[in-house]
Amino acid sequence: MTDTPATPRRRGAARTEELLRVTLDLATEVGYAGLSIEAVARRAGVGKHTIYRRWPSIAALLLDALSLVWTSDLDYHNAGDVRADLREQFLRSSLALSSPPIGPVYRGVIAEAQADSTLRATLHERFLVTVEQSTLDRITRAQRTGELTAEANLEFAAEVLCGTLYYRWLLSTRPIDENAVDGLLDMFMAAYGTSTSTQAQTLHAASRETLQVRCGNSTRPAN
Amino acid sequence: MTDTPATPRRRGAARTEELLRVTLDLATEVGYAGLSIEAVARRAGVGKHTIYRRWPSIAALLLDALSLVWTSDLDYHNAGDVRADLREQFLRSSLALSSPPIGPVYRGVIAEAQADSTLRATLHERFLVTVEQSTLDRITRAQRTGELTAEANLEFAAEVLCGTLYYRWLLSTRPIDENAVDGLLDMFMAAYGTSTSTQAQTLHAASRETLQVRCGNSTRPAN
DNA sequence: CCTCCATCGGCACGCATCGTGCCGATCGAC
DNA sequence: GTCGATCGGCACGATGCGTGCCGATGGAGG
Repeated sequence: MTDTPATPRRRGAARTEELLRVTLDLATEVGYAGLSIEAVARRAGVGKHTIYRRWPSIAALLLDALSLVWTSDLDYHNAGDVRADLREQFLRSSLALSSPPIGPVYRGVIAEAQADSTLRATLHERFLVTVEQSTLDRITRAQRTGELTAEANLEFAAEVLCGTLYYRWLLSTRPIDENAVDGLLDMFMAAYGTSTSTQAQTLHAASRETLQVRCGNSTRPAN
Repeated sequence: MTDTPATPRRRGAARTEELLRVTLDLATEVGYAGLSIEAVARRAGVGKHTIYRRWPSIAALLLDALSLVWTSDLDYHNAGDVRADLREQFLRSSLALSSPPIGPVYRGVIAEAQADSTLRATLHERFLVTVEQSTLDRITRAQRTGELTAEANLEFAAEVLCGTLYYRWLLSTRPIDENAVDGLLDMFMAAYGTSTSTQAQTLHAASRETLQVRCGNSTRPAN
């Protein structure tokens, strides 16, 4: 504040990014309950107009703030078999969902969206479709390589896979842990896996406890 | 219930039920956005104390109001095979979720729960566990009759089935129509169905278009 | 270097809801 | 008929919303 004479008080577009950062910080510290336009303005030392000029509502602000930190944990690696890739991806997503700032901000948007179907459409289009699509891409590739049966309707499958995770995250107190992901993938592979991948499944079931140790900390390659 | 001729201004326990009714009426007319303790008090011609004496927050009120209309659409019929029973039940649930008063009240509770993990636990325990359990009961019975494979982990399956419906209802603009339910059940039966039930599945796939006409017509009621 | 004007921070307003406190009326049990 | 618990009504301070107005600021154009 006082130690930065370089802060030239106000700019045009840079203010926007700064406000998004403040929103994320606020979400990290006080959670969704503390997220209001007034709070963000206070925290940023900014007039409310400066925010309202950019976003029409707190939901729109949260939506953009979410975009700022969204992409990082989204991409599949395509390193192993389908099951392994899905598993890693789901566990990584679950970590993101249950940590700030993504967790509280995302929850906030979803809560707001329950009273506003337009916002719900935007939310779905901007985030959830993306999630489903990347999952769909991965399992479609697996279908081509013969890991999944040709008859499977993968669009519904992608929705089921993602939906189950979001359901647990939003409406349950259970964590999205390895057990949950494995149970989900068991059903998915039992439904659409071919003999090749079924082999991997039984192998997985045997070494589930072992894997649990491996993935608990950082298995993430740098990105 | 009682033979009270006119409204004698105030009673003890009867007021409680009346307030829940008013809450449901309000939800039906103005939706979740219009649900506040002040609004309920105004509508009921009641002091706010009369409400606060019974419920600590709007979320608690909505939770009880939901209980009042909850049970009706919950029970499985056990009339046909698993798939048919699940199908009918899911379609019936989806209708309840997307119609007032259940729709807006339920959405309201869920929105509030995103900022309050205690409420989320209560919500889960009081409603979602019930839903999952009744589904689990039905598919467990099917497992005993040989309609589902013995190896299936049905607890996860029940969560996947229910979770997918809730995901679509909460976070999507797509309706929970016959197409969606069929896609979900396709995956479920492909995973855990035995040859007996697979037979029913192919039969279903043939008549999917016919069924689609029957239910997809009327415009959805606003949530 | 200076002028100009969009943007800025700050303040205030009216409105709404929250949760609480107090009052006098009224119901219902005794 | 008495009396205590509950009731409706009103008011309060606090908070957030969305908007209006002000004077200051600073970057672009001259």
